[in-house]
Amino acid sequence: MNSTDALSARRVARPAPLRQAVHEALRDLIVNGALRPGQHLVEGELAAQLGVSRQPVREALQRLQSEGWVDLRPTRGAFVHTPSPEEAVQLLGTRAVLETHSARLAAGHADTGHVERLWQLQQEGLDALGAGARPRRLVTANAALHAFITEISGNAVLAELIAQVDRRVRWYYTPIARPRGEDAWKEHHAVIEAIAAGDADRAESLMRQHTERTTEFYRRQIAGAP
Amino acid sequence: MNSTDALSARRVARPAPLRQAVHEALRDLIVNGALRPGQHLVEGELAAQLGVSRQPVREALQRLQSEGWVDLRPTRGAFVHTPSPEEAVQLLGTRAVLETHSARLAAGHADTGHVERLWQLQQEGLDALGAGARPRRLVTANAALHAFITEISGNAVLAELIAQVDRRVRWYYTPIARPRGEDAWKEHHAVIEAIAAGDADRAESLMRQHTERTTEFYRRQIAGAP
DNA sequence: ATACCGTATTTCGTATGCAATAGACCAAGC
DNA sequence: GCTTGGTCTATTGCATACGAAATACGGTAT
Repeated sequence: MNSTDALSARRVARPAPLRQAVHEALRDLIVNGALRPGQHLVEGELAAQLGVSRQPVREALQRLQSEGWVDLRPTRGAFVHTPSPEEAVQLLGTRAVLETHSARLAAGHADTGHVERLWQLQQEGLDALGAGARPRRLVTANAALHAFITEISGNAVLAELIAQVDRRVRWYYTPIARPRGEDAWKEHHAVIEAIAAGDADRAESLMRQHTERTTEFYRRQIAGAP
Repeated sequence: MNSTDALSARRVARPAPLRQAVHEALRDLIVNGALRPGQHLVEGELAAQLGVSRQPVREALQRLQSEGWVDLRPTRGAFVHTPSPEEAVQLLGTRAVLETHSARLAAGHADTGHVERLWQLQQEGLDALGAGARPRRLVTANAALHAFITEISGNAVLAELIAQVDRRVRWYYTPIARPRGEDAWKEHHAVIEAIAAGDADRAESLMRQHTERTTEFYRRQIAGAP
């Protein structure tokens, strides 16, 4: 994929719309906590701080709303969304269902290249785990593995939905939660084996167990932390 | 272009959020087929025909993109999304999974008022069926029942996701498909009973059967008619 | 305190201008 | 024929400026 990647990357080097840059910038600011939940986002200020005009800011806010990052109150403006524990639990449950389904599909579509990459991601997770837990990194490795399973499933609709839900839920629990650690990666191992074997039923069932444990884990963190 | 008439007919006078009115107007025009898949939506034309300026149109298009109605190509503009049969199948499958989950949750939350309303919706569907109904009406009744089950589930995240997926999938298959008829309503009956009894496992299982049959039904229609 | 009133702030929509670019059209060259 | 190259046009993307309407704020009178 090397040379091809570089080439296609260059060919696809379209002028990235400014509104998209603004969208990502604002999303990152929200995720990082620079913009706090409930905070009023004033178009003019954001525009000035980002060095752009108000128009791309407004379009970015529009998109941020449909992704659940901000609430747009008519005639009042944009406010950083304040996630409730309830909502977090709902997001977790929904994501679990979607990922369970993606595991089933993945088992039906995985080729040897996919499986190889899966083991590689699994190994990276274990390495991160071994190298003295940095929570952030583990969460990232976990997300990468799950995202790849979803990609294998070959269902773009499902992938997009999971991505949406995942962005939001991750934002919620990163500040309060620690990753589950070794148990989670053992469960991954089993899921990957099932996918590699093309055993859809088993892959689904194992993924269900895994995601339900994860959900339960974070549900407790949420109940104990806010 | 004869779409001028249809568009100007949608002119909206409400002072509240104009961009939202535009968003809904455009979405309806896409659903109704006045704006056809692949068609290039020129901001200036839309603005003129709706009697608004370009800005609310742009914001509406932004949102329509994130809902999958249009594709926004940088520096090229908006094009009505062309759904592939593949995508329709993916939407169907995803919706099935989400609704199966919502049935389980509904069984855990339903009170007597909910159940009463469920039977009422069921009856309306049967009436529509008996009255030599128009397919359209059956599809609507069906959608109403499913939406209410989702509402009972008490999971706003799930509800929003299902609504998103449902709008898109319904748009795709309405032109080609006929509703399933009596069988489907018998299956509804069973699901409602399980929800009324608070039997989550049974409700989930029955809903899974139901949605999988529906998915399979439409999958065949799509395979035979695209 | 409470009700009322005026002002400041901000959104929302309008109008306009302009640079950049993708695509269409057309012409010449292999 | 079919590529290649150049010009033209339509459209987007962004900036800027402006006005109207809604809301919040703060002060004053009751």
